[in-house]
Amino acid sequence: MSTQQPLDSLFHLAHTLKRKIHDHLEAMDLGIAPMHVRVLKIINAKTPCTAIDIANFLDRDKAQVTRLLNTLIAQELIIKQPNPEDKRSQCLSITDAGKEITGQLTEVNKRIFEQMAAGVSEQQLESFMAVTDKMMHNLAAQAPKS
Amino acid sequence: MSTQQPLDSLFHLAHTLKRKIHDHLEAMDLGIAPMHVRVLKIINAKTPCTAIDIANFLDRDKAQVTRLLNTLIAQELIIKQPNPEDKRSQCLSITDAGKEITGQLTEVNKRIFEQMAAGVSEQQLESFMAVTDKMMHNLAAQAPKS
DNA sequence: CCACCATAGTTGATAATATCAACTATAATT
DNA sequence: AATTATAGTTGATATTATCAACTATGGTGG
Repeated sequence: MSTQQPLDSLFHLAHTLKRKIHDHLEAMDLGIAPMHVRVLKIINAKTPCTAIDIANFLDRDKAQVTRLLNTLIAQELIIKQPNPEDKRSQCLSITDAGKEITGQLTEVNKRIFEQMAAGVSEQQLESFMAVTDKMMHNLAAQAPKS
Repeated sequence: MSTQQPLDSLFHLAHTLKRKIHDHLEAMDLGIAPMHVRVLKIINAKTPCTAIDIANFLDRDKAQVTRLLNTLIAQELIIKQPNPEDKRSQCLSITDAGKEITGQLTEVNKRIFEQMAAGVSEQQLESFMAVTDKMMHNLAAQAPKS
């Protein structure tokens, strides 16, 4: 049982990371979960930003995005404004409180990453991230269109 | 938005993998989900195996394990027998049907892995897996005990 | 033996993540 | 104008996950 299947190792790592982030969020007593953090960071980085942008970026159903956004709006971390160029669409932007929180959370992520990457050489780390991205690309490539 | 945060890349990859496995399971019309596959593979590999073994191995709450096992038992992919050495405990073993399915699923995982790893050199892959394991170890290390 | 604590597993409640189908409203195309 | 596509919402539901409380059994110290 020492060396697992490679897929299992990835799942295990992702699960541990998610739980770690979740624990930090609990401790910070924000009313949000790990996925909200990812959404916040996207909105913080991209202007303008719509719900569809987030759904595409995260590769999630837009129904889930709607609900994640609702929580963030309720917490007043983001605001939703009509898009003047398209009445179907809503522009998302981050509030000052949201910026503050996002800054803290970016720090948290950074610390977790540093703990995770301790003792991994710069070169190994670069290779690791390049391989991760290549794998994503490989899996996305062959996705059926229908 | 081209280069994401490293944590995000990992989450993205794990999510895509999980969905891919889920789609295969749907197509095979088994009544099980990705986590059931992981449990099946553990039981298939380890004898004897108890619920606690699985909970420890997957680092999951034992309540979740109980429910995953219930599904697998209902599908007759595994059986649960009293442990003669400990009346609290139950020994899990895989049925012939379970072995058959597990074989197929191992093949599926292998194909997904091959697609994912296409064009990644042997050396890069080895480094990737070593780094994944090291990261897991790093994160596990500092877990608070209380 | 008995009181005490630990362990294996179950159950209920609930949170977090995720998707699908159906729907409204608006935009774009033919 | 009719059709089709897109943005977003809502309801239903599956999956993954955890916590607390519980039963039953096992081990340990007095």
